[in-house]
Amino acid sequence: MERNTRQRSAIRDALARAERPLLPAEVLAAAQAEAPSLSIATVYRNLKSMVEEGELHPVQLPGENPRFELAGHRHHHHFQCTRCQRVFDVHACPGDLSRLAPSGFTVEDHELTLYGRCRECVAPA
Amino acid sequence: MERNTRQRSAIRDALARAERPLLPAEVLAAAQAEAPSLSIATVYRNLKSMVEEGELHPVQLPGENPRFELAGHRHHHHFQCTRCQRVFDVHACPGDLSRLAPSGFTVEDHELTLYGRCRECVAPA
DNA sequence: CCTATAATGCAATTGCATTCGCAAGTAGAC
DNA sequence: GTCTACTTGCGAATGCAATTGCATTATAGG
Repeated sequence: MERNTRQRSAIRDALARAERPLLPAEVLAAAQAEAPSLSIATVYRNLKSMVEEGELHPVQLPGENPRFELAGHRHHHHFQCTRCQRVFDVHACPGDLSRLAPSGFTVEDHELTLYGRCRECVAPA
Repeated sequence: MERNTRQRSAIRDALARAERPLLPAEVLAAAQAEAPSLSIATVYRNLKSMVEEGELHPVQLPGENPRFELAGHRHHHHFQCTRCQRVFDVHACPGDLSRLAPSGFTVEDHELTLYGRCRECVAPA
């Protein structure tokens, strides 16, 4: 995985345009606008190598399959809309949470997911 | 699923003893102390019905299979040890996080997972 | 422009958690 | 104690995301 193929660019562009973490199936759909013959196997192959190369970050939410977003964001969290299920970035962070852990435990990191209505789903059509 | 079988009690007791969310396989191992012939299919069947009856709550952590804990705890979060992978309850909560969401989004709920070393893994043998 | 070889598309396959079919076992009402 | 519907144990079967084999296509160095 090192050649710059039309498919690979389409995948990268799709993720850049979305500005939110996408599921492999969403990547496929979005990237087919640019590379119509794109197949899901190629999506998986490229997502995998792009993660290995540090170009993408996997995003794991509770009970959800992995989504992917372009690397380069610093520490942040995610918001999942309870209506459309889409996931958005949240660039804020509650900060140090060590104090929440039981005594004797050391905290190294944390993951936070907010749930609610996204801008488009607050007032459903 | 309404009879009080030895297997069902063993599962309930195992979860009560653990005092932390368990994977189906962990439930199986722990409950076999009380019901040696217990099978994984029965564990799944009972976990499912106990969740439906509100006796258990499923616990979903990012990238993990569902774990289960006895219901009755109020709002709380979880801590996963990065060494032993076990999950523990965190009875604290950072509180209202609506302010973290992008403007136009409404927050209804949140999930927080802390990662680090549990008491037993802070100073590995 | 040519060529070697990485990448793709497709369909088949894998891996694995979870569920199901069915014969045998058992809780609990009478 | 008897009876019967609910449960269990077992192995087979599912469901589904992700991966793979292979023939074909296409990138990029020369």
